[in-house]
Amino acid sequence: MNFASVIVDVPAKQTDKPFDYEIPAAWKNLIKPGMRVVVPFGPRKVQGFVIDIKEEADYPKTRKIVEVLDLTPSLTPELLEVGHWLTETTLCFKITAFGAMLPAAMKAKYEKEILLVKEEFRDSLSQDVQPYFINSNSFAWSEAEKAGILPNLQKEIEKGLLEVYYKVSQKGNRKTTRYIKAALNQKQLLEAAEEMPAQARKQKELLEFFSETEDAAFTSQELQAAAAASDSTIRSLVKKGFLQEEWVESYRDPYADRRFEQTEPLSLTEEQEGAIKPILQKVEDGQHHVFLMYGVTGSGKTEVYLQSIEAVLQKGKEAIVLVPEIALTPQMVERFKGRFGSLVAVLHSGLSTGEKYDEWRKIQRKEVKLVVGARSAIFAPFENLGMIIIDEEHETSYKQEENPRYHARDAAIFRARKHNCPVVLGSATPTLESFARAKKGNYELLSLQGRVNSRPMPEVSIVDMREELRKGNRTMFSTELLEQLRNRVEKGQQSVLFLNKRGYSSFVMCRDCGYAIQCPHCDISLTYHRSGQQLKCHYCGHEEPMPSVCPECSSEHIRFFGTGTQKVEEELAKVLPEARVIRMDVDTTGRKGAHEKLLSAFGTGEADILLGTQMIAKGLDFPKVTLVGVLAADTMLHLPDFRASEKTFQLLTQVSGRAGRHLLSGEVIIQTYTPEHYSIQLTKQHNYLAFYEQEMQLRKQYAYPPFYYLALVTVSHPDLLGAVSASEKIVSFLQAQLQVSTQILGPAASPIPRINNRYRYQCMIKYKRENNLAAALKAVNERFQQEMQQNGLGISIDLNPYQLM
DNA sequence: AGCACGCCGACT
DNA sequence: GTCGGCGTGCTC
Repeated sequence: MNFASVIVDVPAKQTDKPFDYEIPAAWKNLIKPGMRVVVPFGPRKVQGFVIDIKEEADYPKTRKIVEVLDLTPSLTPELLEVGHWLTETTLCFKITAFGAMLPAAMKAKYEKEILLVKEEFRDSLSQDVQPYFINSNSFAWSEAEKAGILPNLQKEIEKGLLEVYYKVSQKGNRKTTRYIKAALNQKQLLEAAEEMPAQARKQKELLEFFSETEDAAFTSQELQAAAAASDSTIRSLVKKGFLQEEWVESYRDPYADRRFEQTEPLSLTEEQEGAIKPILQKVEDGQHHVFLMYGVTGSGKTEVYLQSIEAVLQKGKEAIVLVPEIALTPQMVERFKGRFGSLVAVLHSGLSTGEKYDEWRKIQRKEVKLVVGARSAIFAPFENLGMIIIDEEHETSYKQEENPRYHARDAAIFRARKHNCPVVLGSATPTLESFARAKKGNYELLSLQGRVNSRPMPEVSIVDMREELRKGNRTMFSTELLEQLRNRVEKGQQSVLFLNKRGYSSFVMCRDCGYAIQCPHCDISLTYHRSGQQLKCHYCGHEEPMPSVCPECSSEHIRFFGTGTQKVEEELAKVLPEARVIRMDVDTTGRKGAHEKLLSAFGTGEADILLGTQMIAKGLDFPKVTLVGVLAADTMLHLPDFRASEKTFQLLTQVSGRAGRHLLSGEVIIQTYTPEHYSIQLTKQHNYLAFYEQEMQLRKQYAYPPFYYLALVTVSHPDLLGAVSASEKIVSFLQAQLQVSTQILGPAASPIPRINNRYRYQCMIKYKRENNLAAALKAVNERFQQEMQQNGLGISIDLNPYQLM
């Protein structure tokens, strides 16, 4: 086993293959697949992943591995497999897939340095560069560039006095703590203490201290406190060999200063029992299976998760729980930490790079048994997985919108298959894809339709904003909402106001009849383009002029839509000056911890109204909230996205669930210009099943998922013409490669037609069964390879896209 | 991605 | 004659 196949950290088509390296004799039995190494690559050094160890190299002129970065492989054999699967299913580079499975801190940082070849060359350096090497024998390339002395250095390099060195370092550092312990036994220590010269009073005392303790290790701070020992005393005793130092890895614990109240398993309702039984059975049997737990808000899904995990841990196995952007729900972390204490690692975007790395290390070192985290936590390096849970399965944040464009649900199922363990998908509003699979029997449906505390679902009323306008109310608050808000303030109860900011973009709607202009071929809203006063469809490229009157009712009040939280806050202050308002949006939650602060302020009753966007829709649970208002339910409904109705229904249901979760019953007011729309009407009725049926019909009619699969090819180019012609060529190429039954739409301008001065066109592929697809798309990449290198053509491929932009 | 090699125009 | 433009191709 003399050679290693390495995937190098150079994300490019030409380097997306293993390179063989010789393993230096000293590391022969040390290097294993999954380890990160540093290898020479051309003139520089790069990081790479060992994917294979072999007796012979496939290449005659191998070079040697220069550094080993891991003692234990950072990618387990199974995760290496997951990596290969990722490249195949998302068409990304191998290195991109591997990189995505590790915390950012482990990504290499590359630095160029200029090194003095030999100490004695220092005096031979020319006058202009010598000053830079007076105190050191290296000098950062970037500094040299700034100082403008590169040409001078070049000359010295040619003379052989200096050399260019490529340094590979890590972003995050392991945090270690120094512990001091005795190097001898207690008797020997006592003897040593007696032989200490009289002037070494402190050393003598410290030795005596150690001779009285058994086999304990202390940090220097502890010694300072316990024995008044200074660091210099410790050091000289270490030097004399009486004491020894020990470096132990320590963790930055983001939750160190927080106490989690220990909780006990609650007794389950009959429904919960019914749901947990089949899960426990699969855990017991060690069998792969996918469950879809469809449970209304407040039905106690989390308790089912907790008790299932309990069973997994009892079998000595590990579990992964995915939650959407967990930073937003400290309440969720609390529930897991409360039940499983220090067995839990938490991975989410609110942690620093170092903190994330530490949590990851805890998993790798098997110090935790459970990880709760956002999307990428699906790659937690557990080796004995017993269950994977995906909470709020419908959340779109489970799909990564950059390479590798994977969906955590797919990765979960792939891993669970390998580990023979169950996957539990939970949601009050499952995606149509998952629910359809459950109906077909691919997944097992578990249903929780009652709320744990038997509270009725909140009363939802829909306010027709067209009516308000007719009555002369031009503010963004309907009479009813305003009245109810005032009522809550008076009663000392709290309200949540939800503004859907997404879709601020520009769909066009009639303020009188609520008619939104749609594409005749795609059943999605057209987008308004100021340039040329045109309406465009981003799917098929259809175009039409912006009408001056509503095509439906001939009203002149037709215009495009959008508003922001700040404006709402101002208006609220005008109409309801007595209310104390907390506003939560990107502006007010920018700083780390600001989020939690605002939420806890609201929780302790420092405000009457919580006003916010998306981020307040999830997982909040405040007993005193009895009113939820949705200011404009339509904004999302008319996004150019075939999932718009689904997302609207999910969001409205989600938001409604924030009201009346405890003793006080709740009420929801939804303001809309399209009250008759089924996704709004069915929210009022709390009827997911009806929504599912209706939406499925439309999906079938327009050939969208789950009836068809989608693939999105986005072409970008510095010139408009280049983008157009390349995308046209791609479309015709694909038409030749793929089956007749596969639909290829476009090319059409991307919803964001120009980013960074690059024009973007896209085409969408709809297919049912297409074995050729991956091969055809790979072929596209290959065929346009030269153009991609030469004229700055870019091709991005998203299989099963979520965001169609 | 970097970087070197290599082949054509404007300069000491 | 050379410096330097960036097209081309390679990196185990």
